[in-house]
Parts: sequence; structure tokens; C-alpha cells
Amino acid sequence: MTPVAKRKMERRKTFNDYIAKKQLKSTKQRDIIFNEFFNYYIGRHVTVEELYEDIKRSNPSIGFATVYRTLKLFKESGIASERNFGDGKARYEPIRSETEHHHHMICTECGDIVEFANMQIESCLHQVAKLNEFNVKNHKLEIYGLCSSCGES
Amino acid sequence: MTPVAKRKMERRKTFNDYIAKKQLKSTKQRDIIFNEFFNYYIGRHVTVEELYEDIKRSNPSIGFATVYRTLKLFKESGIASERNFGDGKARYEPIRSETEHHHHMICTECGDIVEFANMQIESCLHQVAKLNEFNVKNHKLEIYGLCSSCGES
DNA sequence: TTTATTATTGATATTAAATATCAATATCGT
DNA sequence: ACGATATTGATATTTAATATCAATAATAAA
Repeated sequence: MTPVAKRKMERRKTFNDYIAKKQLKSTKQRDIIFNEFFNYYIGRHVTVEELYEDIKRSNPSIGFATVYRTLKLFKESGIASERNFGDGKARYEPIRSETEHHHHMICTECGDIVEFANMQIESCLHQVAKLNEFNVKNHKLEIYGLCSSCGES
Repeated sequence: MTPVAKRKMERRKTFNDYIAKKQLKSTKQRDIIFNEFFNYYIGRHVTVEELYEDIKRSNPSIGFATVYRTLKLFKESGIASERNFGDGKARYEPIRSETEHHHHMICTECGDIVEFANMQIESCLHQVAKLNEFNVKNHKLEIYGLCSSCGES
């Protein structure tokens, strides 16, 4: 099995476990949204509206509210994360790995988002938290500026 | 002159310069809001609503829209920054120094916000940006978790 | 398998923050 | 003081997020 396929199964299991734990139900709609989101949005940052419009094409009967609620569910179950890049719309992204935390550089000109990971930043940050006796649950680093295409630099 | 007083004057100058450059006008209201914001909200993170409620007590005639627009103006002129800690409300904070960038640890239990600065993180981050030919204009790092009072740790 | 229970769905309504509108007014250069 | 232009404050509008609820679907129990 490829690593991608393996990751996919893990996510599915995490989600199913969450569903079971919270005594929720698995539904057709959740399956459809799950597949669309995790097949086509790895490494992307989709708004509820965007995903809804996408899914509507193949499944016109699925409502906005269901997409909205399902993305929240993904987040709660820990398989997706919610981001906010300052345009007032929440964006969701599939979590690829529990261990490697990544961050974002957002071009304020073209809106392009490039991701990066940096071990040193991670370790500094946990060190700072430890010093302040702060129990880290989550963190986000966003760099705003001009990407290589847009920047004069 | 104390360093604080000096910083205050610098901010005022920056703001006045911005007003001049953009051919805007200085008004009573802007003065009042400037003073309230920079006298009482250093190191704090105030919402438009909160600042409006505060100012209304001493100046009942000032409208919400004016406070809203003035805070945006402070941000545009570079003397305040806008933050968003995930509760759906924008918060404004006076910028204390152009050079020393600071970040936030937000307690998800009690809402307490503790600030920190870390040279190493700053340098890593600029290094990453340079590698990606990304021209940094701004950046923010937020750590979410439990503070020393709320955390079981 | 049928029934009972409970969660989900989709349409729509509501809320809340951000922002736009506009007539009356204040500011500022001449 | 005058005229041009920006600002103000009240209110309206927009937009994203979230709540509501009757109809329906999923699961557990009989």
C-alpha cells in the first residue's frame, strides 16, 4: 500500500472512531464530503462555500449546511484544521501528518499560499511555552508579504 | 523625556505624516481616540466594540463608525496592528516598537493572552522566507493552549 | 425484519461583525 | 471668510457563521 493510501485509511479510521465515540452516525453525505475533501484538497485551503460549490456539481442534493457541519466535524475529529488568512472566511485543510506541523506564507498581492515546515521554529516555540508553563495544544505561524512572482525584491 | 513619552511622540508623528501624505484631515474625534487607545491600551488587545464603549463614557457623541474607521486608520498608518484570535472579532493593539516583533500565547480556557518575543524564531522565519524568495511584510505566531493557571500540565 | 429511538439533513431564518451609504458638518488651503 | 473636500454619526447593507426545525435516514433493540 502506498503511503498516501495508508494515510487515507488512517484518517478514515480516526474519523470513524470519533463518530463512534460521540455516538454519531455515518451517512452518505459524510462519505461523499469526506472523499471529495481528502481526494482533492490535500495541500489546499478550501472555504465552506468553495467545497459546497464543488460538491454540488456531482451531488446537487447536498446542502450547504451539511458541508459546513461536516467540515466542522472533520476539524473536531482532528483530521482537518481550520485556518484564517484574514479575508474573513474560514478555510479548511486536510491534516497530512500528526507530527509535522507546517505553516504558511501568504502573498498579499496574488493570494498564493506557500507552505513550509521548520523544526527549529517548532523547538523554539515549545521552549518558550515551557518557560511560561504554557501547555501547547495548537499553534500557527503566518507570514504575510509578496511572493517571488509579485515581490519587487 | 522618558522612553514611553518619546515613543508616544513618534507614533503621533507617524500618524500625522500619514494623514498629510494621504491628504486626510485631523479631527477632534481622531485625537480623542488616539489618546484613549495609546494611553490605555498598550499591551492590550481591544475590539472595536470595547473601545467604542470605553470612549462613549467620556465622549458620548462619538459614533461607533468613527471608532471603527479610526482604528483601521491606525493600522494603515502602521501604529497599530490588527489581530484575530479566533473568536470572530478583530482586535487592535498599539505597536510598541518597529523592531521588536512579539507574539501571543492564548489560553483557550480563560482567554488570557500572554505575549512573548523570541529573536531566534524571528531569524529562522526570515531565513525561511529568504530561501523562498518571499518578501516579508508582516507575520504572526499564535500559540493556543492552557495557561499555567488553567493547565493541568 | 420491523419498530423505536436518535441523529442528520436541507431549507431557511437568525445573529453578529464588518463595511457601505449619505446628508450634515468640520477642516484646511487660499 | 470662502470654497473644496474629508469626516462624522446614524443607519442600512452585506456577509459569514450559526441556529432552527420538520422531514428523513441510520442504528439498536425487539
